[in-house]
Amino acid sequence: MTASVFDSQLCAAVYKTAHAFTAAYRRLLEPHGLTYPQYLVLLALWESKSLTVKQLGAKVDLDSGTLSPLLNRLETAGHVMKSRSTADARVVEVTLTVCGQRLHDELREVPQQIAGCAGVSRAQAKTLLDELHALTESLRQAN
Amino acid sequence: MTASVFDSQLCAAVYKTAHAFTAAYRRLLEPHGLTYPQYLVLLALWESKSLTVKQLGAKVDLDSGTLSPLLNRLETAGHVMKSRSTADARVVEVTLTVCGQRLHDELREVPQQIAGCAGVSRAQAKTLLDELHALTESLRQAN
DNA sequence: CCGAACTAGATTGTGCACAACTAAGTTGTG
DNA sequence: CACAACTTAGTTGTGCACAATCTAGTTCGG
Repeated sequence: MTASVFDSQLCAAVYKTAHAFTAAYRRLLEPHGLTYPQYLVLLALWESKSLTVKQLGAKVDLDSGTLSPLLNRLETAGHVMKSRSTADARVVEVTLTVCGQRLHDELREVPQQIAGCAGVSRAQAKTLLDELHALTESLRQAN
Repeated sequence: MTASVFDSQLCAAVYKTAHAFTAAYRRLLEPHGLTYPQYLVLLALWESKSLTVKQLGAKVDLDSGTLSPLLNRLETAGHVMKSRSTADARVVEVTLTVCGQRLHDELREVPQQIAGCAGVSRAQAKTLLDELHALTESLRQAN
């Protein structure tokens, strides 16, 4: 295995795993009209009920260029509402609608279903998580 | 750690690592006007000189909907040429131009630089690769 | 030989990723 | 207070991902 092949395989492998994951999610989420990034945003809101756009971006690691249109789609779909903060008019609060809260129940099974598809034990997942976190940190610091 | 958090963290971790990787590549490739998927296509061509669109798609795991416009951009940039096969007029052969071959030399350092950014040993990389391959396979078969 | 089934590639439409920029609002300092 | 610096969201433009569809070309059965 040459150095050239080694690294490109690692990046490509991460790349393909990410696609395989989102494909698995897609199969479960599409019937509800959701994409994986939209699901991530809803996950964050199911925990907190209401978050600013900036807080959401920090949680799901997306910038406003991605988040703004995504939130518009969630709003059009009736899952969230946006409102300007009265305390600071720059801030936009994102809140779940009743419809968006109901999705929490409808999608309650998703995590277990994905875990089943992934077919890894809790311990394996933990190991993998640690390795991926370390790798991500190295890559970010080098940049 | 609840089941809900566990799985979404694994997917999100893979997701973020993939982004961190492409960001690292971007820094190296952008000065040459290339994106990471374009670099992958060139990697395949540097190995084989000439490939059909279908063969390329199989190698880099992209469908024609992604590959067609990507190849058009590589062609506009002068890195590749496309030509209809005479044997089978449905088939399009993609070939490196002299300019595209020259890029191979200009980007010779990239793999080592990325490996440096990633900061993982050969052995760690091997372990991670195996785990990711297994995970990807599980996810694909479940779909 | 003719037409159905199949194949290769391109196209269309939706959504995400991200850099660069803009607009509006807030804050801190002279 | 005035104004520069900063912050929050949104917008624009380019490129990738992918499902669905289309076109042109090939192959195979009758």
